[in-house]
Amino acid sequence: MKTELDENKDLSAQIAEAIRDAIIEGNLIVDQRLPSEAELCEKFDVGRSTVREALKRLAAQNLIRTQRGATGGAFVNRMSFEDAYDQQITTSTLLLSMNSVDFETACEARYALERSCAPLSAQRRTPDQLATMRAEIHRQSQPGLTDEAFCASDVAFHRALVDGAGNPVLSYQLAGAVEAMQPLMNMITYTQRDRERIVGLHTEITDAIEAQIPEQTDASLQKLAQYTIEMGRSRLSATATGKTSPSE
Amino acid sequence: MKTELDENKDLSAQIAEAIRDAIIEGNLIVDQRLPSEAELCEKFDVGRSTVREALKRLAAQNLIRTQRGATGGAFVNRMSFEDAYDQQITTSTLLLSMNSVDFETACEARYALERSCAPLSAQRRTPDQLATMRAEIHRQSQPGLTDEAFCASDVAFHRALVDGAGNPVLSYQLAGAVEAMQPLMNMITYTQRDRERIVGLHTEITDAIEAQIPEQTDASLQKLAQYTIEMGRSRLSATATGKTSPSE
DNA sequence: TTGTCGTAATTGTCTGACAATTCATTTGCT
DNA sequence: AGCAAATGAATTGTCAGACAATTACGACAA
Repeated sequence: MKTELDENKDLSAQIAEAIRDAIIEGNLIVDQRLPSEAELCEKFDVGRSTVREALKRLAAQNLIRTQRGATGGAFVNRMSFEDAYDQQITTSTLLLSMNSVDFETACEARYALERSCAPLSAQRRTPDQLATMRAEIHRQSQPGLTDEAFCASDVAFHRALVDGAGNPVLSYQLAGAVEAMQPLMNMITYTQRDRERIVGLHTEITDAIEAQIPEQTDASLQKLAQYTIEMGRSRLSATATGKTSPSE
Repeated sequence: MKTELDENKDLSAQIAEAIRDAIIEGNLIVDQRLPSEAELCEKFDVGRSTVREALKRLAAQNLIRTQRGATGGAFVNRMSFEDAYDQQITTSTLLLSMNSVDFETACEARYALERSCAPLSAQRRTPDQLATMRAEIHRQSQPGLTDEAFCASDVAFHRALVDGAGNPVLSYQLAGAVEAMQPLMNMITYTQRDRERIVGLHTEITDAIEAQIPEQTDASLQKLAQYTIEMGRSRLSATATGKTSPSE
């Protein structure tokens, strides 16, 4: 049963695609074992290197995992939320950094998405998530924090906010948007006044979520969005089109 | 300059990761040529197969492209929005189908996200996008349309709505959410009454967007969200936990 | 029963070879 | 000189064969 006699380009890519399609179509189900490399060689009538390169392509997308040994082989992988997070974040980060997406566009997207889960968060947040948010706010108030650490804490705060919606699909989608912004946010130098303002707004948001008032949550988040965009506009306007060396 | 002498597992994965990190860090910039396979062999002190498998992993993530010939080699790829779309859609689709995410959760996420760009769409939609929406509504009204074709048109409608926000980052993020829902939506059998109701709501949304009234757009979209969730609840409740064969 | 050994299956890696492709250079003809 | 064709070199794509590493399983002995 030789399958897939194709034409003129990159056999390993074609084989990978064939198997990927089979997984998407549901012809190969989770944890099912693929044929061994030797069998795939026969089936597609190619050498072993070619089959292996195809399998590595699939492994890179978390579609399969491999195991050595007698009962080993390649198995269809269950796409975990965690794997999907990582992929999303990598892709989003590269997308933003390689296409010189301006701060304002990215920021608008991020806050638009984030606002969509704020009301849900206000309804459903757990005490745990609330505690995380408070803890991050406290960290952000520490004097002597580097800008990078401040940004990292900011991301953690917003992830807790997003996770508060209790919808893993939402969390997954938002992960990319929130994390991918970090490199852009890192380009900003935060003044003491900036930090105070941001911490204040974070507190406002957290208070609203604790009180479970969706409207107030949304309003505070919107204020934060606006402040962030203004901050980006004033800090990044000088270096807008050129390379980014805000040294002098 | 032998780099990366590592320990006990999967050399090709480690090499791929090293190169990927270099790309993310910015040590390798877009369109820059990587060392040839032979050079990488020396640098990492491994065989050519190993290097090639590492490169295929990167190619599978659209991080590099390869070119044959004298001036060929592997080049850092610019992550295009289109590539990112595709990756997002594949990942999201598999994530939903493999983790038995229930219709309601997915639906909630999708409409929450979609509502976040509705106001922007109302402000910025182009005549083109408006026309696309009208055209899809018209298609959806055609009698004799299969459920699948109806769903496909639904997706096209919503993508036009999302694109109307004029923010490519938003469009990219939403692509996954909207497209990944399609298989779930396909499991529903749409009655004539369903279709009329949906077309009606689509028209309401489009009218609001044409009139550029954000509040009305949001309200109509929310009605559609609610109707969709109810529809899913009533149609899919019977087959909730078991396999999905709604044949009889 | 239990522990050890060997065998088979399978993936991971290396080496060497050749094919295909592409560019640069040289050669040859006008 | 100018242009076309042949040549060569560099590089990726593919194949074949070998060996190492890992794992499961059964056979055998204590």
